[in-house]
Amino acid sequence: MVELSPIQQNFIIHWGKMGEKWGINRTIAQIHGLLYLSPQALSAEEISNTLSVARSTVSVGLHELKSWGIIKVVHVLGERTDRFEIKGDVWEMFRWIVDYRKRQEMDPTLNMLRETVSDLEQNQEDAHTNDKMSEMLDLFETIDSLYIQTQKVPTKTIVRIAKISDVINKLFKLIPE
Amino acid sequence: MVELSPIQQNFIIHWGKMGEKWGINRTIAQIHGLLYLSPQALSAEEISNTLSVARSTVSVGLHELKSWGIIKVVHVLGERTDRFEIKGDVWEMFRWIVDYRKRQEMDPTLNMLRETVSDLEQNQEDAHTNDKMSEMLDLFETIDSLYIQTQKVPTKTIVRIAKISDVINKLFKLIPE
DNA sequence: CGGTAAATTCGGAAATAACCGAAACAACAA
DNA sequence: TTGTTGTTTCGGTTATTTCCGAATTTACCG
Repeated sequence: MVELSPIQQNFIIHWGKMGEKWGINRTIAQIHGLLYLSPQALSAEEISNTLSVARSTVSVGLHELKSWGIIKVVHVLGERTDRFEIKGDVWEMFRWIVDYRKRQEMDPTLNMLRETVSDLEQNQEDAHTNDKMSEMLDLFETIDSLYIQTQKVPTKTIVRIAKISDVINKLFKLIPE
Repeated sequence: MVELSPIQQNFIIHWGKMGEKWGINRTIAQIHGLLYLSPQALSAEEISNTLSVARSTVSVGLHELKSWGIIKVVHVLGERTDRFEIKGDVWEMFRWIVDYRKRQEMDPTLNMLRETVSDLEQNQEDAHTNDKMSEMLDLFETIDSLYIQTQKVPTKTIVRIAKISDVINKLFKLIPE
């Protein structure tokens, strides 16, 4: 893949834009989009040419994507260059991204809230601050707990259930008041 | 609230940092954090002083927060200045934020994918691109559907259910294979 | 109407992030 | 060891975002 069709270009550009809104570097999102579309593993050089970004930028981007756990390095026998491809299917990918972001963006705040609320038990502040901190901690703890529970469920189970029509309603009706 | 205690400062600083990681302007996140902690509605002027940011920056920030639907303007009888406070409880707030971000960050991509896949039916591309686009559309459609279903459930129902221990597992066991 | 106080807009400065390309480094073959 | 090929690091430049404060607009009073 060196030349991209207009449809492929369009996808990669949108993917980059979406990444930006998510607080992800546009170029990194584009690299990701390109690898997603590519039928075979690509070298950093090919990515650099296809997207017209510096070789070094691609290197940094690939490093980042590796840290999210969503791409893997593959080697072709007799070749020296690293090649990269997307790991798993889109559902796995989605879960890995959520997981990475949860670790980066939620866990530090959860820890801060735990420490703060624990501090407040010793060292009393005004009642209102106390309440607000506890309320927020409760929110974060609950979301965290739901997430950890969900994490244990195999992807295919989630996919299967997600495709049942009106599934949320059905599930909630099964829980007694 | 003009003077902040160290604990309050710490919360607001962390809240700002978390916002940044979420792709939200740090100052806006701080304004939000301040309003969250404040026992009473604050004027833009007070926010400006407390956080040491320009009055105009506060104005823009409040505008943004209003567009998310998570703060409201309140008026004190005989006062001319607008005062602002957080709307609803943390759960409602969380849902509004998710909703806003879903509209901004997911819906445009969903639309792009729908158009692209529809285009591909007419104007055939290679099979691999076809598959990949369809696969990604399927992911987005399913998440969208789950989200829309969830949206219809009242917050208090969700909170009640979320607090049942091991609830996900229990729910999934209730669905037949 | 003015007059006044608050709110917003907007151009440009300041801070931050992204990016390039040269240089350093690593792996390997001859 | 030395040359070759491929990768990463890093300093400096460019692009983007954020922020300030002056100017403008809006709201409301007498």
